[in-house]
Amino acid sequence: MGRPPSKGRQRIEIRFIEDSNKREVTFSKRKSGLQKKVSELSLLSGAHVALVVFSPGGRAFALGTPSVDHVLRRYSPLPGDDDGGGLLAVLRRDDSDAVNGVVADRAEVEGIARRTEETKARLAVEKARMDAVAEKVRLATAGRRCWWEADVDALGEAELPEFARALRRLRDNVQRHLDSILASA
Amino acid sequence: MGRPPSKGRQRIEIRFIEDSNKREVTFSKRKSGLQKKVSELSLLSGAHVALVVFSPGGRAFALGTPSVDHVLRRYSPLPGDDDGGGLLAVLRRDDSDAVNGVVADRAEVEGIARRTEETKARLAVEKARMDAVAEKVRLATAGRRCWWEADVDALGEAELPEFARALRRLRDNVQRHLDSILASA
DNA sequence: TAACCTATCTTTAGACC
DNA sequence: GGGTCTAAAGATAGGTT
Repeated sequence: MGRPPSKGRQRIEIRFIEDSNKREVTFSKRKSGLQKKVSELSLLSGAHVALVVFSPGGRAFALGTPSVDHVLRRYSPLPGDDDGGGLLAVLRRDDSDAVNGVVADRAEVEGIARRTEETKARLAVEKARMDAVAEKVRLATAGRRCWWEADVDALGEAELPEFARALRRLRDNVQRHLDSILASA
Repeated sequence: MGRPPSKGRQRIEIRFIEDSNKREVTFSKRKSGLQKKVSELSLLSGAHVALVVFSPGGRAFALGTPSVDHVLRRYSPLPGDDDGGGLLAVLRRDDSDAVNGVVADRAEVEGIARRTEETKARLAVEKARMDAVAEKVRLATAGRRCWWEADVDALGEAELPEFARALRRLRDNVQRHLDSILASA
């Protein structure tokens, strides 16, 4: 008869689910949802889509239109490709990977910045920080034909805000230039 | 002042959208949603996921955790690699089933096939265009330490919109990455 | 073009089988 | 593992700017 009323869908944080049971259930539900969305996208727009998923348990699932093989064979990154890249790699809790060195660098620089916060040295720190970012970005863009193919995910948490700021500045420059061209036309 | 009230989300049938404008808009929105879902799935469950999408216009988008290449290599071992098990077989069976579901409407599939040649041509044009822009940008950034110091004024009216678009894409990537880092912090 | 808005539709967290 | 139910969270169609 009267089952206690459900509280309905609850909000959860988008982060690794520690409980393996919940994790499995969520994976299963969301994988299904994803597959449905993929087939809907290809039906609605005629787009070719491939989705490959390895479950936490190592099982593989794949889905593609017109076929996974077809799409994957077609896939070879071109300039202008939008590659979000590996989001997870940087998020590992004990990041003992390449990010570590730069994170240390950043902490060091920030320490200096704090101590000299009210002095003129602040400018120098800012510059050092930018230089560190520049080096990181140089690495992320190495071997790529265009800098906008930068492997954003190779950038650590430290560099990203600075990276984003630089992008904003450049975009504003472009905008200004566009405006002046339009004004003179 | 008073904007006529939105009728809110309307129900639509899941089939090919004839109107190319609506199709583009829907593709764009749903692709974004899909990418978000993919990153959420991998964050929540630690699953490895790869998504490859070719837009109706022939542009490629890809997203993967820990990286597209990583997942795709895992999915289809390079020639010479020994699969060693039924992995590929399982994948292909799954793929066929999925395709069968999607292929249900033969008209849509034929429509897709008809557009294939057209799409290839557009891909080539797109690539040529981006290459031209890339060359201009390379010249504009030559001799500078950081690409964000690019001499925007050296870019012509033709390149700037493309340049701006590339910036926006990169910015969105950065934003997405920042979000996932924040979510895990 | 793409970003924003809002009402509505769709997905899904949690609990139970 | 799969399926059910509920209600709240989230995605998004259509429209405006």
